[in-house]
Amino acid sequence: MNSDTQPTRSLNVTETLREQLLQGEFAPNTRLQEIALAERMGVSRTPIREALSVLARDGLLEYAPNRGYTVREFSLQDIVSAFRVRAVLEGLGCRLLAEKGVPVDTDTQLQHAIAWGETLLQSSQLQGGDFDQWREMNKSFHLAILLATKNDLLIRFAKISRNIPIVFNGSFRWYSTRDFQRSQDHHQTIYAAMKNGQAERADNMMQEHVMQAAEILQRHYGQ
Amino acid sequence: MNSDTQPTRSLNVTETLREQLLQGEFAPNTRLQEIALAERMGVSRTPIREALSVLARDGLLEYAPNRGYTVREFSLQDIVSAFRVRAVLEGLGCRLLAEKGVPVDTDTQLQHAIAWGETLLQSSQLQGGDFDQWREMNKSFHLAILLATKNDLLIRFAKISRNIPIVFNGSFRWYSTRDFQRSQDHHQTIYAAMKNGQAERADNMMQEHVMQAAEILQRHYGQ
DNA sequence: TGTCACCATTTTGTATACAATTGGCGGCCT
DNA sequence: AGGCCGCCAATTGTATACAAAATGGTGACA
Repeated sequence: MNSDTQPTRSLNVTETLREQLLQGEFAPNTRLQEIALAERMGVSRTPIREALSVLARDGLLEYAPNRGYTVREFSLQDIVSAFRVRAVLEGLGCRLLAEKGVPVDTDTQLQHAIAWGETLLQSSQLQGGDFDQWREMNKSFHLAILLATKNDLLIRFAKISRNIPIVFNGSFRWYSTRDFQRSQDHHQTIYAAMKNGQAERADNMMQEHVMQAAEILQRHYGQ
Repeated sequence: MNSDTQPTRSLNVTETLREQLLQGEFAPNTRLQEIALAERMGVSRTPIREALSVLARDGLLEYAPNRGYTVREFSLQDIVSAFRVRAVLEGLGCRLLAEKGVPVDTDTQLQHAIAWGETLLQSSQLQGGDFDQWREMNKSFHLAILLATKNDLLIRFAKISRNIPIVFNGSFRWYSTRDFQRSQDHHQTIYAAMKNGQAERADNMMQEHVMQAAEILQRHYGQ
């Protein structure tokens, strides 16, 4: 697996475990016991404990003193709630950028993401069920906006609010061609609004954009 | 001090340290070394490490692998940014409550907080420089709203966004009588808007309320 | 049959020993 | 003098031993 991309074992274990949790490799409410994990990952309990502590603070695990950690269960309600929070956070990001102006390097990144999206819509990849590029394009668009705000707390919270199992990979599985097109339109509108200093519009559009993703997920959740 | 209110040493150390950081007892950029802290608090390095890890994830410390933790420095910009995030989060809380209706027990708590605020405005405590009760009243008002949303992520983020040194105690020190009155008015307006299902109004008002606190702090920041 | 107390086992919490990394000092070479 | 290198002390990272708490099961007793 992706061993040793981080300087310490604690950090490596944390990222590996996070990845596995986000991919849904542990059933909800499963107890994660330190010794079992330690053996499984070939390290001692110490880095495992640190990882569990971090992941609990990120909301992926639940912790009870003296009783250990369990995999948190996310109800549909939980997921929609998280989207709502993410919507206002990313909306704020757009508002801030519209107010203070879009830095040039951010501008470049956003234009690039938009052009990329356009290309993907034209290609047959999305029909073929290959969403990796779209996912990456989407991530770079949203992240570029957040990072440009220079608002630490905002960046931190927005990242955490994305790290939810099921949701994590984007629910692009469920997207119709129409949905992809609308999403691309949103990106363009948001970009234009920010460039024109239309803070309110950029904010609202981003919120709408995020909540539409939530709706698609909600529609298809029960299979 | 407040020893042993928590079931484990790790948790106790975390809360004690957090308290000290929020009270500004450590100068920004100070290195927090594990051994020194361990001796100071009469425990081993293990619980200290866990506490440091948690506090870093809460944004109070900075961490560099193999180099340890330092006290994070908050610029005025950082603080105002945090207020802005908190504003949209608590605004969202009000919106959600206005949409779904205020539960009865929350209603009671809010009414109580408002009545309490009224009493405090009448009393001479605030003139006397005793802000403890006001602080408590204010906290119970804001927390009641958040908890009633049942939105985990929202609650978590809102709490973290409050935990910033200097800001933490509320900057009531700087408040004039007029400021307290305005704050109380805001609470009443927000409450009324939520009760009437005026989501937009409740949201806006709460955002205004939070940002006015930010402005007062900003005015008095450089002493 | 159900309840409770007790003990053994398992699991988490804490201390500590050992390993790895960092940063600084001093000597050495150019 | 300046810069490079290697050693040493200090500090963090990791493993492990030990302590304390929770869990589960057994049997006495009502």
